[in-house]
Amino acid sequence: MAREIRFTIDNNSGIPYYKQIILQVEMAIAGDRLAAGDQLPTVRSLAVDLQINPNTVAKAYNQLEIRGIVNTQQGTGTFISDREISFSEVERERILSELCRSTLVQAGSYGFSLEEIIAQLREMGERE
Amino acid sequence: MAREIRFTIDNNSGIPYYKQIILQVEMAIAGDRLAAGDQLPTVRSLAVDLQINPNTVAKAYNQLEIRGIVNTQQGTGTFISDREISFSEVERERILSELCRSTLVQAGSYGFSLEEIIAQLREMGERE
Amino acid sequence: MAREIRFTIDNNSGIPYYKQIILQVEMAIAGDRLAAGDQLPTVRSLAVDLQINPNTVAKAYNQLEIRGIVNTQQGTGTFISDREISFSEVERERILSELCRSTLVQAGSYGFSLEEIIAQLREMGERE
Amino acid sequence: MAREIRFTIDNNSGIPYYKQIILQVEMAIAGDRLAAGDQLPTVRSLAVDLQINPNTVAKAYNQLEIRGIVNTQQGTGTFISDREISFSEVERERILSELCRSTLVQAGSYGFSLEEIIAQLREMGERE
DNA sequence: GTGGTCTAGACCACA
DNA sequence: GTGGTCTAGACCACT
Repeated sequence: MAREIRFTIDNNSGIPYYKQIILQVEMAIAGDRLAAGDQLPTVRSLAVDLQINPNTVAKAYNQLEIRGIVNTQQGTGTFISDREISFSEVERERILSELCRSTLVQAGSYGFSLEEIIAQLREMGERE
Repeated sequence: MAREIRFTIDNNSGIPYYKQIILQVEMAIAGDRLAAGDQLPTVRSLAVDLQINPNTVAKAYNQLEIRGIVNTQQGTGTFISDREISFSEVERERILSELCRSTLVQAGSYGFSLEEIIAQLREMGERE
Repeated sequence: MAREIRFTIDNNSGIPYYKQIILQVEMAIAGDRLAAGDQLPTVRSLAVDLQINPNTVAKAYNQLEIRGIVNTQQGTGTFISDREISFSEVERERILSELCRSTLVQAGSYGFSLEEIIAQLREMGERE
Repeated sequence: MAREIRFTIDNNSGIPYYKQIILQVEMAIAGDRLAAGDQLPTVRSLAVDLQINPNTVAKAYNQLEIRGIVNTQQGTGTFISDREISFSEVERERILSELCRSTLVQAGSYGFSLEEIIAQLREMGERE
């Protein structure tokens, strides 16, 4: 059960380090490479690994915790939360709806059609 | 020739306002919804329209001018430059792909399936 | 509409500074001394006021934003969120239930009876 | 004379485990549910019971001993000290008051009314 | 001017 | 050993 993922930092993407870490954890969970109970690397070890400041790692873990994605116990470590990401159906609807709204607004503002978006999503989604 | 595009600002996308404007102009050119000679709204009117700070609009126009994409004529307005600019299909693809990737990652991290997303997009898209 | 609250920091309470700030904002909202749209002091000015590090204030504001309590716009400031703290009824039930559970567990472990708790709550609640 | 109390750990209260144990012992004494000579569970058994690290229990007992509240006899166990300790009614009031204050503030920040809280507490408390 | 990110490093609290 | 808090200060991005 003790899976591990390899983190990487892209210096030039313009995306803040802490957000890159959050994204990688989220993607790992989405892709089943991490699951409830798995331990994340310690703040310090990941910081050394990525050659960044421990505070930056801590910030990422912190935000993951606030979102309920991980569970951190002082003195023990940081773990993927076991709480069935317990969104009520209503909450789930809200999140899905907001996500799609944002996608549509952006797509529209760039001149992409609904079908273009869906085709692209299908292509990317099925490639996994 | 005097085409117009409708600008929109997405508060929650995390993309800075001025970049959203730039992107929308660029994509409109790439999608042939704007062409050389077309006039952009004035800084003031667009600012009022989008309910954002005029400085922000000015910054966007500024950068568009620096990149040679638009042409500001004092006292007359801002126009799409007639200099040949090529927003290649590749660039368009890149943006579409980036948008979809982001949508998928977020969706995945919340446990939404590809089909759920597409269904929701269809529903919202067709309602308009 | 531009109300203001006075922040104070208690050095000896053992409660982290940033949590004290969060609490004060929450209490101010609960007590109607702050409402949607009101601006919080800037990070820097509050830091000077309280004689603490700006990062500490920023951390508090950050967490308030994540919880949806405030709304921060780069370059503009931090404002009380206008989003009707939009918890679905289900979510609301869950929060209330968790809060009461925690209160009861603690009360029980300290030997307080249900009636003692309720009496104390009544006394404190009505004093406001 | 050999009374026993049931310890509980609240994962979400934010109060460190060892402090929760200390508080429960103190409050049991204040509430006359423990008295001089009563034996506490062994470090190991309590740790197993609460599913926490034995070091954490040991730390709690240690601090209780330092404060003169308990008395550890090598090879025999840990007992409530016979030294007169007064957890005055005032102290008890203070803790009750603190607990209620915390509950009220949180409730208020989520928009729950006093009556909602009390109703929920009654419902949950009487179900037990 | 505003907030956001990151660093380097200290000290504390917890298990 | 773990994570949490705070500082002092730099630099960037946005309005």
